[in-house]
Amino acid sequence: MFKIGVFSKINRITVKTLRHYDEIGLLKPCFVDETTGYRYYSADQMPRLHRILALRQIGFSLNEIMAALEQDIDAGTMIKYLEGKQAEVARTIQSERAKLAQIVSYIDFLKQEECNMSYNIILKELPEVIVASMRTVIPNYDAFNTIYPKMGKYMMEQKCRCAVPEYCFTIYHDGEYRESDIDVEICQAVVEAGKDSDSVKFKKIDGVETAACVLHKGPYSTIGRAYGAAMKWIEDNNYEIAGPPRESYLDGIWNKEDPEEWLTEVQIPVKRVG
Amino acid sequence: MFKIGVFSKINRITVKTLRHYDEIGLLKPCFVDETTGYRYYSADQMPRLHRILALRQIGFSLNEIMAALEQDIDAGTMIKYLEGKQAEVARTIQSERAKLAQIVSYIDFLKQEECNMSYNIILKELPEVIVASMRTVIPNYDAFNTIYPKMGKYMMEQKCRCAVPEYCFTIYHDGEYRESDIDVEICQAVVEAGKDSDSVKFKKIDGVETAACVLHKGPYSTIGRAYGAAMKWIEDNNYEIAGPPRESYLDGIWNKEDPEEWLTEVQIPVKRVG
DNA sequence: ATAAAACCTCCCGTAACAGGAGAGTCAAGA
DNA sequence: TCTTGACTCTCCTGTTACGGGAGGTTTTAT
Repeated sequence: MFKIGVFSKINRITVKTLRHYDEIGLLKPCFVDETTGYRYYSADQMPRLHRILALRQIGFSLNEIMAALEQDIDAGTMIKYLEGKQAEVARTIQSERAKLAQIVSYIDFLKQEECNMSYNIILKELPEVIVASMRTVIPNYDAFNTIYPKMGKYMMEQKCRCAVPEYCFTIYHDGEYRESDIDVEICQAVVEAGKDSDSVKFKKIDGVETAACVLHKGPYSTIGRAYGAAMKWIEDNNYEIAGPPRESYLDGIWNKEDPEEWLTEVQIPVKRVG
Repeated sequence: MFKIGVFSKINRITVKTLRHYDEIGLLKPCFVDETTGYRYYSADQMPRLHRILALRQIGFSLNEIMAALEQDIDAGTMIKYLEGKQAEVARTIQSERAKLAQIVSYIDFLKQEECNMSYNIILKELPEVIVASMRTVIPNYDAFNTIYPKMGKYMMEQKCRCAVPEYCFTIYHDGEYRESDIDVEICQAVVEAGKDSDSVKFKKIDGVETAACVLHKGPYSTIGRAYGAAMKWIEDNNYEIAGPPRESYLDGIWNKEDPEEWLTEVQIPVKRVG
């Protein structure tokens, strides 16, 4: 019979931990002095404690250990438990590796782009939305100034209600960057589909599981930098482009005078490669 | 200006999280209605939020993010932070990989040893101790019955005080398993060094950083199984033996009649290989 | 006008203990 | 035998990053 301090030293485990295991019923002392409350342990309990520590080292939570020791589980069941945990640990490694890649990419980015930390790439899910859309080939980027108002006017006429939150974006359907004759689809999220016109169509746009997103602050002329940062990130982190990119307009000419204040989010659907 | 719900949808983050970030001062709404307490956010805050989410995705804690955003940190400092985190994540991956190896080894073990889960290998540190020791070559294992009492007698005469917790063990100095002419050193932890005799020497035994330990319950005749389990574990988990193994005696002939009740811990110093 | 949705502020719970306060217990030396 | 210091006990709080829910107010839509 050992007092808790000695037992803790023998097993190289803290007294706090032993008390905790007592409290949750994982390892009860073999005898407790009723008057003093002192806990006494015996060597007989060491195999159980050893098993507990082994499972803990493997990554089982105390609850899982409880479950595994509660009933005398047979080897088959134990193997099931272990395989479950194995998958879990494998997932953890995956995600940690992804983090590592992101960190490396970030460091790299900071080292080459001189001291500006303005681009932060994050992964998000894009929800499914119903939109009013217009797909056309425009001669150059200035043409946006004519087609957006056109769609806006039609929607107004149709008393079309925009979704909340507002989600207004352009999908670039070209596989590559172009300066002219750009195949774009301008979209505005709406509450429900309306009546199609020749140019304006209502449609459901599927959600995107994972998109690499980056905010761009400033005029559209420099938005290429945001794409550049995103593309580098995608490469560095072992993703690949899985759909046409979108530009979501958050602040622009309609509410901010100064182009330096404009805010656009570039959203690129991606999937992990390999 | 967006109300919290809309802002949360735009950024795909929960309202709870936004409130939490407000509370800890990580991201304050740009305006709070004093009478209603309603929080209002603006698009201007999205770059900061994006940065927060990017760092969170990388594995930074909120406190670390606070520190990194508090003062406008320059790229150099940020790189330091990132490199620190990189090392941390690398360590995590290491330890997760170790877990994976342990799980695989455990599954393997359960599959071949028919349904007994009696050996659980754990890693511990062994403390530095002062011991009374006797190193001799004994003809066979029965000889322990003569040498242990001999050392005990000398210690008694010297009024030597044993350490608490009791730690009595044998170190096997042979590089391999032997049935006869075994080079052993029997040790008993003591409070302080005493006077050496011809056979009994007092010495300090260095701590061991990592030892693979396994409990064996039952007579000594079957202790080979514990060694077997431990050796397999060591191989499977990419460790190698880094010193002579010890057997620590917990319960034995002196306090338990039935050999089935005896308890011994095999402790094998190891280090990670590679 | 009324009801539903959105918002607010608490407060509790999570996992596995660590730290510490305040009080009782034990063993050894004087 | 007394004392002193080491050991032990039971609370209570804190850790991380929120989630869940109660109970109450405000906004919005019908």
